Amino acid sequence: MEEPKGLKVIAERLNLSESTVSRALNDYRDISARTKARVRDVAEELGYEPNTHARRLASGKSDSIGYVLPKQDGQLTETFLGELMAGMAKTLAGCGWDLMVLAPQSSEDELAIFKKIARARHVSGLIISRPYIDDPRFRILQDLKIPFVSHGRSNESANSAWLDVDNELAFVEMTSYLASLGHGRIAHIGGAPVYNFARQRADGWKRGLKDSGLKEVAGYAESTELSFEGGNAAMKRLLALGEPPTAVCCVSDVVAIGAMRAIRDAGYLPGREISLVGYDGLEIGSLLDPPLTTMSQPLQSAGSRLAEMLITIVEGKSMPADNQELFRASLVRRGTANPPFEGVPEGREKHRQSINSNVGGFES
Amino acid sequence: MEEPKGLKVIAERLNLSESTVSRALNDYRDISARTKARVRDVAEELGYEPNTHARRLASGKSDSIGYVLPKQDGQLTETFLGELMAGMAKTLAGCGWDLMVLAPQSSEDELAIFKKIARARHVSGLIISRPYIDDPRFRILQDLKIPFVSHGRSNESANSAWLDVDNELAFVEMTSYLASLGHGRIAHIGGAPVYNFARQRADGWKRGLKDSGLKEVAGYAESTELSFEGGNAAMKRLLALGEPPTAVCCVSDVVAIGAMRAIRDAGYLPGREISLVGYDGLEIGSLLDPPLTTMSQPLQSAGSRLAEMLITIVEGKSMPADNQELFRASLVRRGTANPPFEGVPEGREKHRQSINSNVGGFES
DNA sequence: AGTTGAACCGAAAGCGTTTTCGGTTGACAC
DNA sequence: GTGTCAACCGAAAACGCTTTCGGTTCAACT
Repeated sequence: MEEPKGLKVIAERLNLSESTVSRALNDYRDISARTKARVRDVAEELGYEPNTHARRLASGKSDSIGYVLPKQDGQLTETFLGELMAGMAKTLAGCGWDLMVLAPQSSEDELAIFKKIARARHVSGLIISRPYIDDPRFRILQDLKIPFVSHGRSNESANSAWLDVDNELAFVEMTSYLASLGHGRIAHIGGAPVYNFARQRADGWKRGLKDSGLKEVAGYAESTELSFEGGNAAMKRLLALGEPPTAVCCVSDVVAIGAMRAIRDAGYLPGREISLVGYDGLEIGSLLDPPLTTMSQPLQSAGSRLAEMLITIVEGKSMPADNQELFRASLVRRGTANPPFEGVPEGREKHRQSINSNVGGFES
Repeated sequence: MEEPKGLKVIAERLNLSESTVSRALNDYRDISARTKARVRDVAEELGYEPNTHARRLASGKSDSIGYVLPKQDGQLTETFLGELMAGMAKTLAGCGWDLMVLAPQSSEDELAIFKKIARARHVSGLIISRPYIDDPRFRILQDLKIPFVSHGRSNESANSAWLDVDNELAFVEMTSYLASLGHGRIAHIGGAPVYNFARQRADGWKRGLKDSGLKEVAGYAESTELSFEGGNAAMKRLLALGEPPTAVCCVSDVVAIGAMRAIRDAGYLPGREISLVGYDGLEIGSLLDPPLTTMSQPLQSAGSRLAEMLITIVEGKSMPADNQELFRASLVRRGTANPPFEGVPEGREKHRQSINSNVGGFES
């Protein structure tokens, strides 16, 4: 049963040459429609599937791209990775392309991977994620002439392709929303200032304050790592200020949830004494008590779009700089953003008691 | 600067033939150590990187495997996907292998992908995940002679390679733990009974009951989808029973969190009137109030191990049936599992008031 | 009748490796 | 001096496809 596969058998069956069969299958226009049909029929019948390696070797194209996983500082528990990669894989599969996963261990490792790709060329483009404000990868990839698109912008991304969410606008809206509710003392818990998205969000907060005629209070610009503990610690620092904020913009839902914990532990209720808005639109936020108000970004399509952009670039159909797209986040109103609390002390006291009688507490 | 690459230049530089260079680099033992060293030096110096496609075409091996993403029923927000894939990619990269992502849209699509792989052979093995109790993929892949290992067992997996967590044991432990705290009425909120892990966990719960000398009360075996809403609805049904349980084993943390919500909404406190244990070890559980007791499974190494197993199988170094490994989950004690509540009514009343005064509520 | 030019198709040269099969050395034994 | 056996290396044939370059045919214009 070891029937030889390949173009050859199709060619013999039809008394055609292999080259004709190849061109017929690839829809060259110097093959007659009739021949194409005959070839396709036989190919179908035999269940022919071209040998990927041979095709790639002969054509010099690799029909595949790589996705560089974010470097692992700690755990890689991004909830959106699945959807993002599914989006990429789907659109790529639609064009017959493959998606490879690259998991650099360190910056040096990442560089080594880039260099190897530049030589071996077994993937023809890369998607990178979570860029730094000043991210050397942009220049490196350009120097190595590896086509790429980044998920997120950077200082170095002016001439390269990217897809990003308008983080700044999102935080302007978030801040203005809190201001419109009547808040005058709005703080910000941001992320590590190496990441560009963290800077963008901080900038948005500042602009939002200005747009609403508010001033930036000293100590209101917190910064922390993107974790529960980070948000918790930052919120504690804000609460320790002489005049704590009445509302806080958080760089992520995870940070916001940590902050909620700190608010609770201080005897306040998130959304009452202190309003809170997160970012990411995590489903879990809706389960909290009270449910977390947040900004959600379109993820389902992002992966798909990233892949599309990279393909057109690799195929030379468009320039990197012409592939820059800004998505927009949208406010999800839930329970943690409300008008400032006009304190009826008893309510607060009652709550404090209830909290203290709870079983368990915060584990850091 | 368009220097021609390839074995050729190395061969010319050393006055050797291409074949000798190739064998030297691949460490054939009919090449003298001296020659090998010379070849390696020049290769290093020139930054030689073999052409993957040519190599794969000539050798007939593909040095790459595919990971089949779970089919998307709803959102693909598994938090572990990132770590799992990172684990795979790392160990694969260590052997010079590639990891490709496959995202089937439907069962038919998945079958088409399998068939294509069986012909084109451009990946030499697959890792599949989240198998059903009766999962046709096992037989299909065996028929197509595609090497694979599954993340999770199935009824069909007796002769194939798999890596799984001992779900049953985990739920036996979970149940026994609750029993040892003094609970006599322990319920279970399980997942859709098509998934094998859901069945294993349900079985574990039943065995745990028996081991502790408890009986399975009618209506205590709930089943729902793996979401907040699912857990919430299931818990509501349990609460509506004539004699509600005092403790509940939940198939996942997400379901448990939904259940907590229902418990709260009914005026009880999770971990006091009703104890609760989840499964997955999600970090967010530790941030809840009270923090969620759960079982955590080792994920960091699972991806890595899956890849290792598949490689040895693909290379014919071991049989699929000899690659079956069971990991073990471990209990993470936090705040939601405690001895049964000896009700002091006032505490409960006070809590109910506090809840009702909260801003916001549960969004379904 | 000669020219032009589509429209189709075949021959053949790659693409950059791997791998088989001999062939050439030199050492060592008889 | 013949034979033998390692130890090394080169020639050449794959691997299965793409793509260039002509070549043939036939219709349609001059």
